[in-house]
Amino acid sequence: MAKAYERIADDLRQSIRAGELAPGDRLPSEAKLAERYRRSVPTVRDALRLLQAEGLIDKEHGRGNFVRRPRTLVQRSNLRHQWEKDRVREPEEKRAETGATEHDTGLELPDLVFHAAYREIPADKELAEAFGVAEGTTLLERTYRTRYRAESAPFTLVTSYLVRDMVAANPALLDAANEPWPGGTQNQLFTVGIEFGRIEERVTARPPTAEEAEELELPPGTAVLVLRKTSIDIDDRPVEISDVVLPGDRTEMLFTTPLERW
Amino acid sequence: MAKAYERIADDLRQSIRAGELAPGDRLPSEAKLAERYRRSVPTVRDALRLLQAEGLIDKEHGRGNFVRRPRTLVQRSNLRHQWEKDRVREPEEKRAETGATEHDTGLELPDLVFHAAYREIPADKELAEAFGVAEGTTLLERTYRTRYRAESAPFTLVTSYLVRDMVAANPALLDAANEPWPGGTQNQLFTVGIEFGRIEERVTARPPTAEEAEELELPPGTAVLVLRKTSIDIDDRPVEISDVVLPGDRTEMLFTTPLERW
DNA sequence: GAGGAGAACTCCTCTTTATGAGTTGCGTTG
DNA sequence: CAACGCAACTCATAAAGAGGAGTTCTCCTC
Repeated sequence: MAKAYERIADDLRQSIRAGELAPGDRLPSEAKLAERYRRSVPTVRDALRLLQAEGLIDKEHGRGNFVRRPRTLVQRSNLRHQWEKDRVREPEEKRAETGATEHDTGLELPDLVFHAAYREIPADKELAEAFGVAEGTTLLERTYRTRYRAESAPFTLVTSYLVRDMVAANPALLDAANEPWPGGTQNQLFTVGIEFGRIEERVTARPPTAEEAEELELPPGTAVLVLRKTSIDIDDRPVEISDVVLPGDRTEMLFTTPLERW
Repeated sequence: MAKAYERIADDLRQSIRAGELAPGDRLPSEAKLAERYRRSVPTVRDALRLLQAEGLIDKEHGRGNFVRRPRTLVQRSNLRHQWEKDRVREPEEKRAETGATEHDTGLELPDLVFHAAYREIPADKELAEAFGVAEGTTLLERTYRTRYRAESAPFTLVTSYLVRDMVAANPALLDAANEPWPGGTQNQLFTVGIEFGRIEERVTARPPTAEEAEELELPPGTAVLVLRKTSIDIDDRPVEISDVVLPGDRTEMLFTTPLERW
């Protein structure tokens, strides 16, 4: 005795997977579906809500329900960490030439940064532990959104943390007006004598919060990738921690792990 | 003029985030909430469904609605690729000694494998491209689920592909009865002279399909991490492709990228 | 004291009905 | 022929209510 709305959902899902309903197609109206399955309209709506939560359909008020088209992926590769490190020591003119978007490497980098905010905060327990400092140590917190030139919607939400005392040697970094940092964070940390040794990235996934869904303009039925990136210098000290939220339906993260030869 | 069910959801969400409702707490019954907010029960249910989709609450039939407790994460690290490669050439007794779970490295590996299936299939366009072979080339497809000893629910769904002709030199690998492969895939490929050169992992996130939700015993309001792992040998040939589905609320993937010293 | 019946409480599915609001297209009007 | 306006279609929100089913607790019986 499967539930009515589940049976309807199953049936429609199968039609979509089998390609009878192609991406972009409009489904029959809710009233028509109710008639076809001999159920009430609210029951049909329950089924459609299920499909929406799975990311299979888009509901458009006044127009209909449509099979969702897959969105194109933007790739984010860990090879770029090395590329960014190499770039730090290139002459400034050359950096300006390649700009924030690099073509040679095939790596796309975000080229628009919005709404940078800048604060000093005391480290909470979790961040203190991650940095290996005492709770309450003053941190710099920067938050911003990035967007790709070709994209209409924002692409990442970033919150970045630094230990204030570690960067204080370069007063420009304490100036909120200096956002975003020219040449990138790694470049600016280089000015205070910090060389990056490795990057650790921790990835999980979950449904977006209501705020994230709004800021990233996520349709219902999408997930977010949550990335905590810890940059560690050659003395094994964590120097920057970034929490990044990425739209799961538009992001592909590529991690390449080289293995030692025998 | 915010909608009624959204206002109710916002209010409850805030109570949860502020800690007035702690993880594990039971929310007031739907009837009570309806009374408190002066709305009908179905409207309250709409609000609760929203919170459930965000993963904030669990609905338990006959018992009530509860603030969800965060689940503990299992870490999956790319350091393990190197460790597995090193292990390939260790004497067999030593491998058996450490078993599938490794303690020294701090890396947890799944130690129970369920329901392995084994097929030969022709490569579709996408897989042919990924392997760099002609469409229709015969592939070996293996699918299985893994589970951790301490965990009640399955932990991964894996589909793994190999080009048949590349492994045919070891007839044991063509035998479906030989599942799972002793010592792991990398170990078995070593027997046909394949040495891994690097691992590429592509990660995206999305809501689970209905089947995945069931197989992984995922509560509503969770996402899955989708991982495509491509193992490439020292001659730059892709030798194994694995599609892995992981529960987003229980998985943390750790990728460490070492940077070259100056 | 143990066991079982049942009440009381919970959420679940489905129906019917009403009103609202966004979109599209057509037909009238100027 | 263009522009406007309205009708018809779409989905959205909300209500009230009936019947169902899972859980818990109490109280009665033995």
